[in-house]
Amino acid sequence: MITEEQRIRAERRSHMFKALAHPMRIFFLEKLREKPWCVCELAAEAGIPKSAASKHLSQLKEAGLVDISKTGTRVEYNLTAPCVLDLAACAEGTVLTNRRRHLGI
Amino acid sequence: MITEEQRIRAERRSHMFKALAHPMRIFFLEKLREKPWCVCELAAEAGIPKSAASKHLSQLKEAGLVDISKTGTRVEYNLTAPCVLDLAACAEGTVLTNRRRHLGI
DNA sequence: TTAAATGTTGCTAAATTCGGAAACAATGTC
DNA sequence: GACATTGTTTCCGAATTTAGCAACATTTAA
Repeated sequence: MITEEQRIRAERRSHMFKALAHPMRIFFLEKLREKPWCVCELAAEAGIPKSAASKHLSQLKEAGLVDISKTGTRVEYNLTAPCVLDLAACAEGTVLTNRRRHLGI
Repeated sequence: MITEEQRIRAERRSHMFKALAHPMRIFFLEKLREKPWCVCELAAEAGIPKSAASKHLSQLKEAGLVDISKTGTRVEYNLTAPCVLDLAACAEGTVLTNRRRHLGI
């Protein structure tokens, strides 16, 4: 049987992965690796309305992956957990290697 | 503007995170860290019908995170990318740290 | 052959997420 | 004050995901 602790733990971990489970949010995180960006800049870069960008960034913030600093009306988002992107790269590499192996080296 | 390469890359990565974005699938991966398990065992451990377990495991396999080996009617699932679980640990740590900081250190 | 055990797939309803437009709030500028 | 800029929130329809049950396929055992 699954214990309460295990349930909480899995819940907590999957929560962050939910935040990462969208191409646009991955794109934003990669941009934020370079430097901080504001909402309208990221929206322009991605070619989507700022409301959509704001919502995606809000999810990332809620998950603790990014942080903000306001100056005037401008809201700058910056990366707080670079390790996530590093490990994402590792995971992707493993998956790709595995897929190649599965197809016959 | 967003390049085609960036789009593909973000798509590929978010796909992997989608597979991780469910408590039950996280739970399964943690179990698979110990040893290989078959579908009905994991279903019993989690207290869900085997059809649901099969579908979750199928998603993990499709993402390249697990692998199978059949013997008779039994299908054993095993972990292919242990570093993914490190990613989960990092994610959890980030969430907790951020939450504490957000509440005022 | 019949039955049991194991997995997968189809189906439908419920829940969740997503996208875009508009309304709204807050700040800075003229 | 009037207006522009920047972000957030709300609303709603569309798309996706999920859960549970039944049906089905495959292999093993009696």
